[in-house]
Amino acid sequence: MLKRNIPEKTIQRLLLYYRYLNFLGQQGTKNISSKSLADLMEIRDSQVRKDLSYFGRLGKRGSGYDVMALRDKIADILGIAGESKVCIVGMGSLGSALAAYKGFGALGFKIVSVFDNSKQKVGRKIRGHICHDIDKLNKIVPRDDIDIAILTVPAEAANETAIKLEQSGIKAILNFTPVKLSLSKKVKISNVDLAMELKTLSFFIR
Amino acid sequence: MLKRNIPEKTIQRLLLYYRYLNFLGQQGTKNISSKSLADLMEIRDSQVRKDLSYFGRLGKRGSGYDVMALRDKIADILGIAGESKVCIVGMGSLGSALAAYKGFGALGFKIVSVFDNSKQKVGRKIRGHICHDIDKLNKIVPRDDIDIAILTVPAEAANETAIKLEQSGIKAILNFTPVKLSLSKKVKISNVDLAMELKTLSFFIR
DNA sequence: CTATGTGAATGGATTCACAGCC
DNA sequence: GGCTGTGAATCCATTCACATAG
Repeated sequence: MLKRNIPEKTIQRLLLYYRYLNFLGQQGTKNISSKSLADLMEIRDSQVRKDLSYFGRLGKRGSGYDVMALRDKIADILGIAGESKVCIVGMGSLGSALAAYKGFGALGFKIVSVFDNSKQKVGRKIRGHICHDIDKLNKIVPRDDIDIAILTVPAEAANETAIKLEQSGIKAILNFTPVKLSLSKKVKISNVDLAMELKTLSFFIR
Repeated sequence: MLKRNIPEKTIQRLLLYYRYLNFLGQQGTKNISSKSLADLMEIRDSQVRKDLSYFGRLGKRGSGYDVMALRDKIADILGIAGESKVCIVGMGSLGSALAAYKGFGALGFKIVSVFDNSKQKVGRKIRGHICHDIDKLNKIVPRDDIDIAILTVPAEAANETAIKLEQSGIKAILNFTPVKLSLSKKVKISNVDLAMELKTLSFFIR
């Protein structure tokens, strides 16, 4: 990691590079050029080289990049090795589905606890996790060393829950509610607004 | 709609404007300046004005924008009035959750059918929808006039299913699989990669 | 005097193009 | 010769700043 100010887009692509390299490595491919990798991903070769150049001189002129070495370097940059602990707050249908979703594990995320405020759910096991009361966030987030919360409560409860999350010491929130969370800059927020994604799509097909 | 080449980002913000205007209207606010609206959304006033200017002269100098009129204009631009029909392909935990998710209805989306290829699911009712075999896409998509598919099959099946979708005449796909779908440009694709969102977050909190 | 609408300036990311190394 | 690494050029989105309208 040589330089600062790495664009967020670059980080996102890095993860895609990782996936392709992993796949290529399993297939026995030893070397790959920026052109070949770019073609797989339908982007430009110069984009690949520029992205990688933020982190040093990772390739060999004339022959390209060593697949496994580059894969490991990216894993290192992204911290894929380390496991991050995640909780899910809001055990409606979406929250429950995400609690069962297997795609997270592969990238080193572990769902360590789930929360809701309904009396019916608190104390019961949902998708293999005991459901805790949202008012216990304060206690459990620090105790279990949880960094990231997935927020899937109803829109009306979004802001108050986000504030409880901030008070609990959470570092980041993946927000599935269609509400702009107003927290201090200390908490990194990323929004997944499903209805909005659909609407954007539907605009562009008319 | 006066000009072409409207940035995708603008369309996304337009939907946010719509939400805020709707809320303000319900509260009885009659007028709003670009500054006030921008402050609510934590963006710049010039951004609001630039976005709106793509679609004509929507405000009044000196007093700002008429909340309800602007809301309706945006609804018109985005086609919020019209209902779009959506299907969900892949009835695993995520697909089932989305089939039950209520957030879509508010923006004029209706889930009209769901698909899977497992013998256990086909023919049974899931979240109120009869589950069809994926091989019936060809028949049902045109029959029910479905524009958009939500793709929630396992990664291994993503590409073959996407091809079936394209053949069925679908116009857009909201892709939840971590796979780059390779279809012709005719099908508009938007990707929601949950593990990736989490990974990006986790990079920025270290 | 207030707040829009917009051309011009800025900022950020992508792409080009080529010098430099294998 | 082949391919990287990287400044320079380009493209696109955001922000500024001000003439203009109410």
